[in-house]
Amino acid sequence: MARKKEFDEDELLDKALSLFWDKGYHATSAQDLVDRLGINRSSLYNTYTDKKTLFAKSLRQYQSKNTNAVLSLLNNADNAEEVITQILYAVIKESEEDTLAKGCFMVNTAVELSSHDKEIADLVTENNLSVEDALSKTIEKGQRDGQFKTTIDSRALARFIFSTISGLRVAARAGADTKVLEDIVTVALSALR
Amino acid sequence: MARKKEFDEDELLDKALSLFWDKGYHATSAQDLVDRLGINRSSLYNTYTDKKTLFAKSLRQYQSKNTNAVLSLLNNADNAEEVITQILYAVIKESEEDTLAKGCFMVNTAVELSSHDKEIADLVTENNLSVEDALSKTIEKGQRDGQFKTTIDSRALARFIFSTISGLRVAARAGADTKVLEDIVTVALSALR
DNA sequence: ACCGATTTGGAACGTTTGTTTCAAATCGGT
DNA sequence: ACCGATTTGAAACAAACGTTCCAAATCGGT
Repeated sequence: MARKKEFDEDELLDKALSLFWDKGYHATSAQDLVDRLGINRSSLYNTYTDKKTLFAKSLRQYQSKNTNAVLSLLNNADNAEEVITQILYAVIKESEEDTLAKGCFMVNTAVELSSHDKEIADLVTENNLSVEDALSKTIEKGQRDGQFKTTIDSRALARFIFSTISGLRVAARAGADTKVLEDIVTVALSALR
Repeated sequence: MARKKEFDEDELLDKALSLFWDKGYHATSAQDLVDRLGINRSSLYNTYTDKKTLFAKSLRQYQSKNTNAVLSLLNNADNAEEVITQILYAVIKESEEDTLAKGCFMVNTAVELSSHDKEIADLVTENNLSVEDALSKTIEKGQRDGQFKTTIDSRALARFIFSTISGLRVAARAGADTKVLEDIVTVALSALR
């Protein structure tokens, strides 16, 4: 019926994501995308409609990969305390290995666009709530198992942990040392017990 | 000797700050600045050199007003626990009153520019360290007064509180409800005791 | 081998970007 | 009242922006 696409749409979406993640929406130009994806302008617009749509798709790609990985960790956890500890230290490890200091794409996007773009803000909110819910359930389990304090309800603790992750990600993006991130995690974990 | 300026440089710097704070660096155009400040293009460039310089000046303005207010609160505190509680709740109150959801200019800037602009990154780092130092001293006092736990050193607790503020600011920028912010503060404060 | 559909490459679109230019206007000092 | 210095206004700049257009190339189905 028609000519075949010469590239893998999903693979290129990963490249777009990594560029937006690093530079943000406004600082990434159409030319940057053409250069990085290695395809022609018209192929780019033909496939992804426009810059804004491509950004939204990148955000969904991030959610379906990075966020969902965290959710599945939380939902399949035997040991609540262990998995939450593991997730916080994973943030540190990620930022150690990340020479570009990309932080968290959701956090970066929330800060850059949430207050001026409703569609993006809704995507961010949906993402945040799904993580908050999963954290809350895991923490509830930890409370039942006697690992976490019960003087504060699980929802509040979940929001706190989520906020801690945001704080870590901002610090990482700002170039904080590993020791700083470790201090934050140590205190945050102590708040759960 | 010369013609007098028809505007107050410092007053207009506040207007520029408020615009950059709301929209960020890249999303704010020279035209936006001309419109908001109400002066001519050439006056703008003649007074503030260029967009990047104006942004850096706005960042210093923010530091010398907002950050220094926090520092002086911390440095003149009789009651460590009270002042830290007060600062955290002030963040909540600010974001309630802030219909634009501007968050914290330093956090926004760290996320948008720190990883790609060394000069800006250095300003952010200097700002962060000054707050961290002041927090650390106040917390040390709180430890001496028996208000805060001594099982974790004051520097780590200070980094944690700073990170909590960042997390709050990101949540506020993303449009979180007051209840969410209050939960975060409640747990964070419990971590100090 | 040809048709219909789709992708590709490259040039071009009109706007907007940040910045500069320059003559006219306005001030303080003498 | 004039001079020298500075600010102002408006126009203009080249470059970059996101996006569109179209002919040429390439595919699958018959």
